[in-house]
Amino acid sequence: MNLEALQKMEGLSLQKTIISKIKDLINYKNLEPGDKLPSERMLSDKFGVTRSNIREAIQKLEFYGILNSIPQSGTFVANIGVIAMNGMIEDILRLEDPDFKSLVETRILLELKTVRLAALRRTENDLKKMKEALDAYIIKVKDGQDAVQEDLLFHLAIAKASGNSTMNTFMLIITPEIITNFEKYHVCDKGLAELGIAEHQAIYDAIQEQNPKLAKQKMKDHFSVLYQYCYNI
Amino acid sequence: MNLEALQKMEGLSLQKTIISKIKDLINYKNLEPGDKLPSERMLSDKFGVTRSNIREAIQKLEFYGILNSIPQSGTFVANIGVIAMNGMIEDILRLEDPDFKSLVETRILLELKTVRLAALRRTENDLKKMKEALDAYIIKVKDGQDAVQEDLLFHLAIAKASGNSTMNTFMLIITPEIITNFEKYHVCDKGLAELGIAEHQAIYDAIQEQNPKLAKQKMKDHFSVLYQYCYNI
DNA sequence: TTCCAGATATTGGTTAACCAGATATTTACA
DNA sequence: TGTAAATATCTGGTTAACCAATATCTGGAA
Repeated sequence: MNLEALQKMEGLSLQKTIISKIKDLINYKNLEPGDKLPSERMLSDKFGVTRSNIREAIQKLEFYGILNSIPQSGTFVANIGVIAMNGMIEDILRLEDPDFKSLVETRILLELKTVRLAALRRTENDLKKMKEALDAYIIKVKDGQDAVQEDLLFHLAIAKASGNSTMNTFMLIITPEIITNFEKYHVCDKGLAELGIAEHQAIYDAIQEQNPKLAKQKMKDHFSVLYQYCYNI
Repeated sequence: MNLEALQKMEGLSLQKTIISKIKDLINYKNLEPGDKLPSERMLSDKFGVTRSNIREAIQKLEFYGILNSIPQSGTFVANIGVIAMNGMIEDILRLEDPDFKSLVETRILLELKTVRLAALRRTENDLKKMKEALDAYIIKVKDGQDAVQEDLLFHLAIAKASGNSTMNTFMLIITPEIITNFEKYHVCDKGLAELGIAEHQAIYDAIQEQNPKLAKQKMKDHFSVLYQYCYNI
């Protein structure tokens, strides 16, 4: 049976098949952290796929910190151990595409934390940036225009002010999907937008006052109105 | 002045320079969501870089949901609007590499949530998987061996049981960095490992009993010991 | 003028040859 | 025999030519 047929049978993409084979190879050869993988050419030959395919699979595993490539030298098993590697690859292979509910759930979690951290850590410059984003939002809403983008940019400014680059990155990753879904179902109406101004202002004020507890509460109120009213989440 | 010199002066990588130029181009040409970008060949020509460079920059912007490429057709501005796009690209360009503190902070946030969700949503299969991970951890510890990897795999099993694919992905992203740092500073000693068994067991039990509040508390205890004792975070 | 088939040009994706640097091997000399 | 220099090989990365699908143009028929 050829590779293509095998993929179709198991419902796996080519990349996932290759990742799985790389995992098996590492186990079969008992490769330890720091050991070198066979060269890309050898792998592409062995698996009967193109070198590009191999490179893409390796790049994905690099993204998750499982391998790392060094130019003109080779690709190496990262310093995380075989057991963790096996478990993580299993997880990566089975990872589903995120649904909107999981995105919103994660967004709320992150925002309740970043707003608190922002209240604690915001610099004067952060404050200025947030104010700019807030003003842009207010102008758009008062003009009766859609302001989903300005809305999200205000929230991203908060994430940045949190001083936590990991959370900032994660917020950036989920934001476009949130925007797309918002615009797809064109969430809520103008009346709510007016309310949004007050809520955003309250969040901003709490951050300015460096009151983390109040900031978190105001953010909670904001989401409570937004999502429970619009979606019943 | 050539491009290379400009980069060195501003301390930007080639990719960031290209991303910035793409942003400027979209603004200059007033491209709206759904509009087509100039072809890769044209861009590489215009910017004086190779097509590969352009492709990598586009792929990064695709990852963040700002562009999307369609084979044999073109690369298009995603449906998120110009304002959001500009703000997001600014953020992406200024994004710093995550420090360990921000990783730990994010990890704790995610784990306190996933453990709660896992207690609410875990299936029998999830439970089985968590038990396996827990047993593997216990065996390693009782044998006096280092068990960082098994530790993290137990936590990843919880993340999976949470039923939230976004949080699951995020946990996978930060895990290797956590492991590496743990092993680098070889966190804590055997005495703590014995305690770890009891803590993990308590977390597992709470999830099995479907008691979200208790599960969260036990996870909090776990981190309290782990990080406050070892790092003073 | 409108419409549609066919030809042409353009697109992102793929491939194979090429590159510079790292590594392994051989050679030459002490 | 040991060591260092020279050479050959192998590495991931880069590049330019190629591919098939798509979009656009052209010209003639209705």
